Amino acid sequence: MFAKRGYHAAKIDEIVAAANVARGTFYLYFEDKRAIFEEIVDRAFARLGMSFVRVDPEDATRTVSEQIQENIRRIVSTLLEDRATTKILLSDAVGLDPAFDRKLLVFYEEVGRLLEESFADGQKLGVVSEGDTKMMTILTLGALKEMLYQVVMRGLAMEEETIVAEIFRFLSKGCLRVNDGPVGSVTRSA
Amino acid sequence: MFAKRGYHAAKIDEIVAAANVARGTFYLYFEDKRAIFEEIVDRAFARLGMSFVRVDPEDATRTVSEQIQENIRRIVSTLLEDRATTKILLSDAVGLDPAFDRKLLVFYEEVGRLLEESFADGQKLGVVSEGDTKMMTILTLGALKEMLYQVVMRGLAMEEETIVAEIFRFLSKGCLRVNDGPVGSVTRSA
DNA sequence: CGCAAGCTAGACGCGCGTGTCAGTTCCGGA
DNA sequence: TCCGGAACTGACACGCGCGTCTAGCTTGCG
Repeated sequence: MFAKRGYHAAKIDEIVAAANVARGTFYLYFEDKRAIFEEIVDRAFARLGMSFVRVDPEDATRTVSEQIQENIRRIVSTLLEDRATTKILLSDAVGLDPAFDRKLLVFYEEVGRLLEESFADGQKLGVVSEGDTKMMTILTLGALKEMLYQVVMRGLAMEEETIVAEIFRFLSKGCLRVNDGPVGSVTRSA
Repeated sequence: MFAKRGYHAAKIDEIVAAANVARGTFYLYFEDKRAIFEEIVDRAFARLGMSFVRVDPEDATRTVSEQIQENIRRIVSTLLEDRATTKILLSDAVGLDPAFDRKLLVFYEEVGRLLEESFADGQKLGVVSEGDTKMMTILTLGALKEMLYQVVMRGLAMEEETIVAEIFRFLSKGCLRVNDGPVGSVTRSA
């Protein structure tokens, strides 16, 4: 119901009706409306948190590239598995109330930190381009988020594998081919 | 108030207090709460719509690259000019109600179509890489959106010019340097 | 057969925030 | 100075949805 109607529009009556349960029963299991919502989000975070696997450049069995794609695949897969919950994460949970926002923030920063460290490691190994890793993190997460948003919220039909491939391509090569790189920060190593 | 507290949390009493106006006066100028919100969003869209300028490859005075950066700069600048309104666009307006969502959708698709056409044009000119332009559009908008989200919603301190530069860099080169391009669609032209 | 635990149905009070409206103030022209 | 309309005010009624509660039903088990 939260996914379908949004947090505020989802009435308790609708929730219990959908669950085939009486109003009173609901309150035996959840403190209040907020509580059930919070539980949904907490569980989603827990599941999502397990999708990340740190890239190991020493791993002989799979290249860094493969490991990165593996990660993207796992994340995309987890989020597309339960689309209703993903909808909730992507839109209902945002801006609900300050306490909740902090919860989202904390998770987001956790993910951000992990990704940023990975980028920094990658730079040392030469598998990540020069530049502000914080920025890369933001832009990468944004691209990923929007992709999932379009698929989940707007029903963009797209093979999971295609999504993974295109995201990887975008991260690898960008999309523009205008190589008069003026941006101020010219290619540092030449 | 909408930016500060969110649509639902912003009470009419708070709005009129902030405007130094009585409750009744408010209702002389706006049908209801929704109406004032809609007006804010409509105006923002109108302003934002004017920031886009189609890239002209024939233009002798500025390169395609410059024109693209010019566009990014204009958009970023417009959105950072009035941060409160940008907050509203980025978070409050989403998922409010079906009718409103359609409005956002329409604008988003407008922008998306424009960008996608530009990418397609760019591919013919060789200034945009091969690949699904729809996907590029989504990923690009997502990256841009997230960047602005971080700056506006979370107060990420960052020079406007730096933001523009980093976004352009990201679009141009991506961030990964793992050139064993396996993604399935191997580099088509070799 | 009876008891306990879990559930149902739904009535109800309560708080809250919206939108209204009768009344007041302001102001410009005669 | 006075009048009339326009602008504004703020107390109030109303609706709505949450969370509670009671009386009664079902099920499982000794």
